[in-house]
Amino acid sequence: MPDSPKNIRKEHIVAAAAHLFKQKGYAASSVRDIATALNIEAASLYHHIKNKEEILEIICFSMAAKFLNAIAEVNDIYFNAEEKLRKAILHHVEIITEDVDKSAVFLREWRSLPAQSLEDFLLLRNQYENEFTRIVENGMEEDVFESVDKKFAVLSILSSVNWINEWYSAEGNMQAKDIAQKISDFVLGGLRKKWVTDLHYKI
Amino acid sequence: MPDSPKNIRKEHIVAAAAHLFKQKGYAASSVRDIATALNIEAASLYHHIKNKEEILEIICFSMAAKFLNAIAEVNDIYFNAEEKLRKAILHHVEIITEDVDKSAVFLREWRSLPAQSLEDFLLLRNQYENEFTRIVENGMEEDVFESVDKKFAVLSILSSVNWINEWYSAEGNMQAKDIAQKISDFVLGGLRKKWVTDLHYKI
DNA sequence: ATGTTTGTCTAACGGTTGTTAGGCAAAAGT
DNA sequence: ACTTTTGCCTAACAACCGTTAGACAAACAT
Repeated sequence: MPDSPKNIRKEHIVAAAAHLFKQKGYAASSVRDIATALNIEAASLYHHIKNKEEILEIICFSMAAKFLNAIAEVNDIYFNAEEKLRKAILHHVEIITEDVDKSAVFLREWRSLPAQSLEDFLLLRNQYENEFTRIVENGMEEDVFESVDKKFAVLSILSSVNWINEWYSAEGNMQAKDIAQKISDFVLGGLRKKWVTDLHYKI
Repeated sequence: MPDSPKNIRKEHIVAAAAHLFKQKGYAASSVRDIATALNIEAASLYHHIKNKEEILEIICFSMAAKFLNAIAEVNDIYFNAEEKLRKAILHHVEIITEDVDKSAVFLREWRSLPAQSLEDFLLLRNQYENEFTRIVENGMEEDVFESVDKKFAVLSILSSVNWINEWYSAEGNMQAKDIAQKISDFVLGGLRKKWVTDLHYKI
């Protein structure tokens, strides 16, 4: 069912739309633009989708699910706070680099969601942010992170990883793993207590 | 001349437009929306502005000028790299909190600029980023910053300070100074070499 | 007092928007 | 072989878009 030819076609439509939405924004991309990208007429799209808003909803909520699944997994499997944070950052970077178009829509275009969807979406987004905050809290309890302002730390981390979407290109020779490590090093350099650092260096 | 009644009216129009552009985005905000916010008819706007695009250009380029002036001043006055970075972050935060509407447009809606303006805009944006990079380089030369990947450090810093625009509200009790300090502390904790930190703590 | 500038108005334009109705050929199901 | 479903098409819709033309009253300058 999820891979039926009908759904494959729909996925093509969503992908083409995401590509346009990233370039010109949701509001500036017309239904005719999307159709043209697929070499069909605008009216033909309505055999597959309910309306333009549905496309935006599919993109935003499928991406939200990816991010939430990834961080739930991290919290289930790993125990050490630093390890958790590094894995969470890695998964986040992987999701973004895997599909920069949909990621861009998830990050920027959710504002155009209809009122009800917008509300649901923001709840999910908050949930994800809270999972990150919990990891930072863990680290402070374990006494391996500085007790900095949690909110600022989490917002700084998330803004840094999200910014990747602005400059990352699949043609470049940087892989998600490399990017995640550089960001983690930078971020953890700021979070990790000095004596922990010293231990690492001296042992 | 710059404060003539004509320009004051134009500034009101630009401010009302910025407020709408932040909420709904440039493309989704109609000229009629802007006029309604000012209690006039759409056609009346054209006595003050050339077209809709001109409003976007005014906002984007006036904000770019503010940012560039601020960092030029920092590079002129201060010498110590850490001091420079702290002041640059402070000014950046001040400019954003001073006018969240125009800042949001500067940060998000520049994509809708007409081709020629877009080109000019991106040059200015790169120039600003380069000034930040120079400060980080200075810090490395002075040996007070870790020799991390410059590009990542600067992008992380800028994305963190820009993200303020997403959650800052003038009604909250946080001032630009407080925000800038927390971000600087977090960022510098990651940049500053450990022995410098130790000196600070031990003297 | 007279002429000019300023800021708004109404009305209208050509073009684009998202969406629907209905038809038609190819493919799939029986 | 016949029926149904699928995926597209053309044509059209009402609404809205940015923008222009031209009128008119108030404010200002002389």
